Amino acid sequence: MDQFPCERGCEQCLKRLCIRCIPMFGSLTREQLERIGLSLLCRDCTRGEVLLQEGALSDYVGIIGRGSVKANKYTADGREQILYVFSQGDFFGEQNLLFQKPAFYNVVALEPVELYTLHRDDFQALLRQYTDIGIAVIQEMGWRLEHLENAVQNIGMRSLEARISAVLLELAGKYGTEDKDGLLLHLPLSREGLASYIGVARETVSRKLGIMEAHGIIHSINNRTMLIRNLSLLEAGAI
Amino acid sequence: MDQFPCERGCEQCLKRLCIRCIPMFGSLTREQLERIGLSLLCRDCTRGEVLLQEGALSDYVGIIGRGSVKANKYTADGREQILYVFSQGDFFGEQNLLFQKPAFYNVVALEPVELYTLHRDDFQALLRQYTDIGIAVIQEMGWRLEHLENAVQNIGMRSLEARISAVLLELAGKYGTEDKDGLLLHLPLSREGLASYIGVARETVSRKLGIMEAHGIIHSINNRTMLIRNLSLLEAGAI
DNA sequence: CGTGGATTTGATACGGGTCAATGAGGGTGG
DNA sequence: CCACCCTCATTGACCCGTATCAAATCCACG
Repeated sequence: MDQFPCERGCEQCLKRLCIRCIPMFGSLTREQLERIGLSLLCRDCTRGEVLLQEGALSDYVGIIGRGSVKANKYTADGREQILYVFSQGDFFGEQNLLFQKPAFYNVVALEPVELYTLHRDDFQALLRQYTDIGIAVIQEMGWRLEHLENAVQNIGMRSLEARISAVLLELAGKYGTEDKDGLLLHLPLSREGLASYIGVARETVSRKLGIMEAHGIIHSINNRTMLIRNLSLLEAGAI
Repeated sequence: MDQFPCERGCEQCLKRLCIRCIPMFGSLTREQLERIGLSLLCRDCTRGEVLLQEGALSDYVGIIGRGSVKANKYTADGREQILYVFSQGDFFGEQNLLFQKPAFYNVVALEPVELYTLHRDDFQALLRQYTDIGIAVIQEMGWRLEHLENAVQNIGMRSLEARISAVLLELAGKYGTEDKDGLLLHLPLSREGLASYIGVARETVSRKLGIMEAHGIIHSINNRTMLIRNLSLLEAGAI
């Protein structure tokens, strides 16, 4: 479920194997998957490419096959708030599709992305035909709600340190790999991105990460890579 | 859609008329509504009653027939964060029901509440039988996501004044009534509740509302009632 | 009219934002 | 292979806004 089984988005993979790895289609039969495969289009996107623009009416649901994207909004004074970081298997645009609403946020590729698109009519047909897809969509939206409910609680109440820890743990869950000294984490976001995700200033993120490093909780390898030395301390919200 | 047509939750109303007024069932036929009516139970709840406890596994979806409730969580140090204020037609508990997950937040009645409950098996059967219900659930969850996406952006980025204005406008939309001098708003929350919703200290809410009153934007009638004198100033985020 | 809880007001401290300067990488061209 | 530059990150100084603590006042209700 974590990894598409094949290396490249080959025709074969797209139509036969990988679709099952998309949580949204996880419960369908091979035959149903094959039908969906016919409707899915694959597109390669470059880093920084805007996949969906806030306010736009798109006519497809986007499903991330490979890579990661951010969903963000801008305030009137031009500051960015990152709402989600989506990666393999996540989808976006289901709302404006079902209900013809303009998109509520931008979606921007953080790295080269393989994007599968499912057009409106096909999506609606699937949704009506297979109730399991609807339930999977509800489940995914439930996760998203949970994520945001946490974010609201964290931003509103918890200390900055705890919020940074929470974001690191979230990213560690998605992008971390085991290492002999701890958990190696290749961040999809720069410091500025982290700051926009957490809702604080860049400088503050630097300061706090510095403190965490001084406490031996993390070790910064470079701007995009860190080693989480002491996961339990991070979870405990120490510092 | 805003108001149930009859005054009390009479048998007749419950089974025939009012169900259509619940957005979730808005698109169903009379016959389908009648079937749902058989599954719905009605319960009267008192102010302060806990309808759902964080961490609990409930076996029903709750739909608010009359009154309002808050959905909240508590931080480790005991401070409350209100995530939603639900009222007529809103529902809760669909997640833990579909996926057997423990509830993510508490739901507490803010006033006497008429609660309709729909038990697990019935809900699942409905969901599988009528795809429209699934779509309505997706739509409702979409609104909730939008609400939280806004909240995250507001809490993280916008000024305190703007956040207070946003909350007042939201509540005005739900609970406001036209009046000759402006919009009369009976708040479901105390100052403390507002503070927990916005994510700031009580005192700060008082101070800012005081400033708004000095600017003639609002007029406080008593702790739970205010008159919004100048809606456009509030929307503009003046002060 | 008194009592207790909620709200408002005031004084102070501190966290994090902002501005500015410095430092570290990574890519490019000589 | 090194020097340079440009971007990104870090560090420091200072200031503002909000939390916090404390006190006064208001309000609902008996």
